[in-house]
Amino acid sequence: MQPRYNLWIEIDGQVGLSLWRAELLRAVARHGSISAAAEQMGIPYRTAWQKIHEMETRLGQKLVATQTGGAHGGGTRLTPAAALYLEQFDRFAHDLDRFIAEAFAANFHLPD
Amino acid sequence: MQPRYNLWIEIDGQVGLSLWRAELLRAVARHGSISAAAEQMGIPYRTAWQKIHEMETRLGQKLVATQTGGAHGGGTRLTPAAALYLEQFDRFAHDLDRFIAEAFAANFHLPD
DNA sequence: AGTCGTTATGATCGTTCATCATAACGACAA
DNA sequence: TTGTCGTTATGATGAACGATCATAACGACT
Repeated sequence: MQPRYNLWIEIDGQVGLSLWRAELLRAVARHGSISAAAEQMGIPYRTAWQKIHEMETRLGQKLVATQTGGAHGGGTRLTPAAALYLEQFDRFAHDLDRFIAEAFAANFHLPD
Repeated sequence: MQPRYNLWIEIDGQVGLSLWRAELLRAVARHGSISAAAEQMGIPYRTAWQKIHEMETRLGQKLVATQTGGAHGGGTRLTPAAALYLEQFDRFAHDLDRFIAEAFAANFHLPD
């Protein structure tokens, strides 16, 4: 029995960024590739790529810079815009997480 | 472009109460019937009944007192436990809503 | 007895999300 | 120059879940 929540940014009724998607972007930044990030997130590459592509079109801004082929097959880095975007969202999410725990303890008691 | 969120109570990994479900319960209390509540929520009766039934089994507590047949076909009222439960959740949700608006304005600015 | 609006539940259908499969790319090594 | 390898990119398919349709049971009131 615990409080859970999700937080996302909506653009024209569509998800532009969410807690899960933020974690996906962090994984891409950490590993330098979408495929490695997908593996860590426990999802197929296809799904990861699709989510990122969705976000780009909805935000109207490039979030990743990709390179196909090459020595190690290529790779993917976050754009500066994406990094900034992500940093702000993370700070927001962190503040929210603390608030949720406090507010739940303060005024929620099970009748039973 | 706006922040959105959902809030729910989880029990063994399953949803026991959420913003949407809370609104459903309020509609039941207001109209005195599940069918009327379902219509207001824009969903089939079947769905409303199922969600309520789910919550009851997951919480291990009766949330509604129903009566079938009779003058106007019957009806459904909330149990005192459900009313208390709902009241607390609503207060929680209200506090959260205010916080979200503040925190978003405070530390989220679009790069662009 | 018959009607009516409700609760209760079985059965089916559609849509979306996850997964499988294939093509293109390019640095490096042989 | 040709082959290999791991990556990006995208088409095609499958499966799970939620929404919807359809039917039965109930009981006060006329």
